[in-house]
Amino acid sequence: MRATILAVARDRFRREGYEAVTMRSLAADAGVDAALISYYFGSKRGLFAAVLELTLNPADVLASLLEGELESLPQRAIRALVAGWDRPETGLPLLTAVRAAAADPALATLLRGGLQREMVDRLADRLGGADARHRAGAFVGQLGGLVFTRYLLAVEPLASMTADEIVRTLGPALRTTLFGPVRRAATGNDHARGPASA
Amino acid sequence: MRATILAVARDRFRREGYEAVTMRSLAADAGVDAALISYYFGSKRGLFAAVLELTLNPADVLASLLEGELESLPQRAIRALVAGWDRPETGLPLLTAVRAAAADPALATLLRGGLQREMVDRLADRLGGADARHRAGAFVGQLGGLVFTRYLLAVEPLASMTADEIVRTLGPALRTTLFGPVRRAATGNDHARGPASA
DNA sequence: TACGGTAGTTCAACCGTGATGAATTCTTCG
DNA sequence: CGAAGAATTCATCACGGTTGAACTACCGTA
Repeated sequence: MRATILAVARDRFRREGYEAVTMRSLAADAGVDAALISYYFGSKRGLFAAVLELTLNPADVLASLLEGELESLPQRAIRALVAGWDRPETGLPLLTAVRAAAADPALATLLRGGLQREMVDRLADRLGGADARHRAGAFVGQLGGLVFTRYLLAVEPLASMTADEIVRTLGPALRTTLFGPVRRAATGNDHARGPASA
Repeated sequence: MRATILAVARDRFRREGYEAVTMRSLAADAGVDAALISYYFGSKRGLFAAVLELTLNPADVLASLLEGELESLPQRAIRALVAGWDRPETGLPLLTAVRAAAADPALATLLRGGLQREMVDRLADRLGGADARHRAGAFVGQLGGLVFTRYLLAVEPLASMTADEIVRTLGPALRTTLFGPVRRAATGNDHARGPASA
C-alpha cells in the first residue's frame, strides 16, 4: 500500500498543490485509511518530502549541461530551464515543490542544499578562477530569478516571452556573469542571437 | 478597534509569518473576539491583504532610484534592495509578504501587479528603445532572483555575500541587461568596483 | 498444530483551525 | 426617550492533521 499512497500523492500534489490535497481525500483515493499515511510517512509533510525525493531528480539534466562547452552554457541553461518548466508534466511538480519550499523552512533547506550541491558547487568547479563561486552563485541566482518571476509570480513581460526572446535578453547578462563584461576573443557568433527570427 | 487589530496583525505577521499567526491568538492579543476580525476584514487573508497594502509601499524608493542617472542604476538598485531586505524591520515583512504570495494566488496577483506597474513599466519608460520592456522585465527578474535565492531560500554563496560583493558580481550583468553587451562610452568608473576593498 | 510477536490497517476521538449567524451591547441621532 | 445601525461577543460548525487503542493478517518457531 505504501507504493500506492506514494503514487496517488505524487499525482495529486503536482496537480493540486500541497495545501489543497487533504490527507483524508488522499487516503480515500488510495483506498486506505488516513491514519495509514501518518503510519508510513509520519506526517503530511513527510509524505510530501518523500514525493519530492522521488520526483526531484534533475541532477542529470544539470550534468549534461555542464558537459557542453562553457561558452554556450547561458543559452543552453535558459533553454533547458524554460523547456522543463513550460511543460506542465514537469513544470507543475517543480512549481509545487518551490511553492512548498517557500512556505516551509524544512523543505527550503532541502531545496537549498540541492541547489548548492548540484548547481553552484559544480558550476564553480567547472569555472575555476578566483571568484568562481561568487560568479556561479550569481548565475544560479539569475536563473532562480527566472523561476521566481516567470513561473512563481508570472510577472509580465517575462511570463509570456518565448524561449528565444529570453535567450536574447537574458543570455548576454548570464554571459557577463560567467565571463565578465569584457568580450572574449571573437567566437564568430558574438551577438548570440537566437535562431532566425525578426 | 479596527486600527488596533491592524497594528497587532502587522507586528505579528512580520514576526511570525502568515500561517503561524492564528486568528484566535491575534484576537486575544488585540483584546477582542476572533469573530471581529472576520467582521472587519472578511477573512484572515483579507486581514493579511490589508496589512500588506499598509506596509508595502516602497514605491517611493523605486521612484528615487529611477530619478538618478541610468548608468549607475544597477549598483544603486542592488544596494537599495540589499539594504532594505537585510534590515529585519523592513526585510521580515517583505519576506512574509513574498512567502504568502508564493502560496496564495490572490496575493501573488497583488504582488505581480505591483511589480509590473511600479517597476517594469516605469523602468521601460525610462529606458526607451525597441525592446525596452523586455530588458526592463529581465532586469526586474534578475533582482527577483536575488530576493528568491538570497532571502527566500538563502542559497550560498549569495546568502552571505556582502553588498559590495554582490555589486561586483551581479552589477555587470545588470548593466548588460540594460545596455547590451557592448561597453558604452567610457564613463570613468568603467569597472564599477565598489568602495575601497581588497 | 497452536502460539506469539510484529507489521499492516482501521476506528474513534482529540484538538486547533477559520468561518458564520444569532444574540447582545454600544452609539448616535431624531 | 427610543429606535437604527454599527460594533462586539457567544456558541457552534465543518474540516484539518494527528494520535492511541484496537483489530487483522501473516510468519517463524516450539
